Amino acid sequence: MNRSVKAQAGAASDVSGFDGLVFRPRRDTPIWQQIYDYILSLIESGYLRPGSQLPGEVHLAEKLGVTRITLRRALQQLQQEGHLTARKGVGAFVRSLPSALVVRDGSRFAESLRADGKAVTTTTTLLEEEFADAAAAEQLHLPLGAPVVRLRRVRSADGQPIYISTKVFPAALLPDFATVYSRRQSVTDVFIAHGIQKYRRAETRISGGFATAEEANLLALTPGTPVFRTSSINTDAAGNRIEWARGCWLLTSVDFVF
Amino acid sequence: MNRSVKAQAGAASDVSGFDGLVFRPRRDTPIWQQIYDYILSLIESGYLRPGSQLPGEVHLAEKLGVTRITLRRALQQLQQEGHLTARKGVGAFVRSLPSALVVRDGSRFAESLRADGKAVTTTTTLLEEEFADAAAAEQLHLPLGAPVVRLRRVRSADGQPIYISTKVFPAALLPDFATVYSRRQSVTDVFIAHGIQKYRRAETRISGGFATAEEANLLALTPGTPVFRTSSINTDAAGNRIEWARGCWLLTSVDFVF
DNA sequence: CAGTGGTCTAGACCACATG
DNA sequence: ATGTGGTCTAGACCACTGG
Repeated sequence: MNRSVKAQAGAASDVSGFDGLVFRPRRDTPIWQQIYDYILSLIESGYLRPGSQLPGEVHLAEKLGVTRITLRRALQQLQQEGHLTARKGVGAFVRSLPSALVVRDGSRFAESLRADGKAVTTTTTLLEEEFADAAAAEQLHLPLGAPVVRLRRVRSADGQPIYISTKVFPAALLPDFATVYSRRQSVTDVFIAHGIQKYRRAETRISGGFATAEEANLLALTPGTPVFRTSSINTDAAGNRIEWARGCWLLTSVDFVF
Repeated sequence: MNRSVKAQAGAASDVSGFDGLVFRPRRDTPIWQQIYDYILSLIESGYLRPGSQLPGEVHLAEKLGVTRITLRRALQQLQQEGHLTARKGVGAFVRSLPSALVVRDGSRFAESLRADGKAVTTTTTLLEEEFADAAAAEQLHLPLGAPVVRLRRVRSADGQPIYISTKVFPAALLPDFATVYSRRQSVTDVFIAHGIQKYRRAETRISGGFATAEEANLLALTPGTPVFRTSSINTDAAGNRIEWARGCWLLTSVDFVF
């Protein structure tokens, strides 16, 4: 059965959607695009809730009256835009996007989130003392091999991971980092404990890229999804560089305002 | 012939690449990813020059010893990252990426480009007088329907389109816009002609999205390619809003620094 | 007209996660 | 053992572009 015959058949008799909803293919646009629009509308209308699982590709393709490959073309687009996450051997899940989350400049990204009325949670995935590699040494104006503290966290809003941050600090200026941080879970408190009341953003850099396997895993995304990458430097009042922070954000869920 | 047999055959006898180069598929990674790496290496090594055309998909797939679909999976990834552009009925072409183009804050994006030693060219695609729609009125603090000037340009560096800008100006403050601009092709000169020597960036907003068909066409991209979107406001010394600029940038070719 | 990329079909095997 | 998503094959028709 070739394509035109198939399309005619689809137009003649309705094909049921997920739960009795109707998907009626037209001829003027690619079928995969119509499926994309269809599923997206189910997500945005709230019919498919965040976190809920989609039917298996085989079943879904059959219900929609298309090949699995055609369905996958649509699902792939939805994954790239962050609306869906798929895990091999498990299934595909709806991933809600915080619509137009606004992140204002300055040092405090997290405050911007809270201001939106989101429930912000923080998970610390790594806290270790190391020696500065070339990149860290350059960014923090330290000699190569100087002792540094490396901190990695995942920030979530309303249960959905929003961004990963990897921060590096000069251990010489913050000798009690691990102790204070493990008690308070707050970098600001660590600064205060070392007598740093105010700090200043020296530089912010925003670039684009594609999620690595590790980043995708932490952000509940598909590898290759486009992301923002941020890199910023904070200094104390005297101008000493006290923090180098890198971030990885879902492209479609953030607005940076300066 | 199933997949494992195919992979063994590939490992046993080399498959020639474009011009006698060798593509030797391994078993541990997906074939399409190996093809992706292979073509990318040909681009980055300069073997495939910017602007040059790739062999047809049918030929190329045959040379590489894979199906057209498998080859297309690799080409699709290269398109999404901006390394390739394809035009239906014409062919696929290499699109060089200006590596790590740095755009500094402030009002003047173009100066940042020139500082990199790029040959910057500007093409004006639209210059018209209109009445402010809701968005323009809000951004420029004008009443709905106030007269505005709309300007659309494409900036290219070394012959490759880098970004599109759409600017809106209050016509009341800049009555001779069209006259001066058509003579000088410079917005700064228009400001100076109206007595505005200095202007200031009031706000910059950076977000992410996916290229529309029109944007993709102007930037020599495939529709759906991820892009940066910028929106910024400039004011004169007195704080009057004199320019609302929106930009669309290739995600993988820009670094924004603030 | 011939050649291009875009779309689609109907199968199949695989690695992986879960019960 | 079963079901999931990820990969791959071997065909085909289409719309578009250019000579």
